[in-house]
Amino acid sequence: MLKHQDVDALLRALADPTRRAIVERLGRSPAPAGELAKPFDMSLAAIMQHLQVLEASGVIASEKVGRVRICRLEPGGMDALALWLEERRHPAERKLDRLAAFLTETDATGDDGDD
Amino acid sequence: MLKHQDVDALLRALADPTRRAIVERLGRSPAPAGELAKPFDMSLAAIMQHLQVLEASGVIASEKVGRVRICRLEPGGMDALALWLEERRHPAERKLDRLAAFLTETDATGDDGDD
DNA sequence: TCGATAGTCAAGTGTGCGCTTAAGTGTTTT
DNA sequence: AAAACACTTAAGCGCACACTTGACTATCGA
Repeated sequence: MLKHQDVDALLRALADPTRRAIVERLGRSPAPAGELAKPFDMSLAAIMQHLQVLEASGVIASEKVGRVRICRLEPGGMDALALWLEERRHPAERKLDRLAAFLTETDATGDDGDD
Repeated sequence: MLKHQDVDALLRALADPTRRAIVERLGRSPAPAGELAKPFDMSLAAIMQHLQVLEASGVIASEKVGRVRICRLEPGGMDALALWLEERRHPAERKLDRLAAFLTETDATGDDGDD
């Protein structure tokens, strides 16, 4: 099940341009942390912190091989966000759902479905 | 055309839980700022600032009617984000796209289409 | 074994942002 | 006209977060 907690973590993780750049790099192939750091004018420690945020949100996964940490995109890691987005992008369809429910349950109480 | 500048603004706008709640409320129907503020334990001024961020990112639009500011979801306002997301969720397909382009245009220049 | 490499950990700094209060503007009501 | 209403604007506060430095650990190559 997809919680809005996941969506919050995903949105926060992807709201940073450095982290998005890392995601785009990993979209081409897995890579060690050190190589991910190279394009940025930033310490390795800073990049490691970004990788932690991305991993905690489920966007990437990492695995230590010798002294190297290999990072890769986690398949389906952004699904929760994609689902949330699609639901909010087509709010009108939910109205139709409610209309259909109303038409088939005209004996129900006057509850309009609002929170 | 959809810029990553738009994506940045969208992600930053939606990364806040209060702003996401506003978006969900507007998904049901347009509403004046004052009504949007009611569910929150927060000053009206704070909500207005959130509305500004959402409007600047293109997620919502607003219009002043008398002394009331009516806010509504901007149709397609999240398209740039949805497009960005879908592209990053299926990075493998871009490889196939490039392979297809290579197979059908072997006489073209070496442009790989990145960025 | 020794040095270099790749990453890890902890503590500290600066800044952006979410929020507040308070005063001001324009609009509707009485 | 006066008062109530719905914002609007501006200034300021505090904390989360991006980033740094420096010390430390573990692995690899010579």
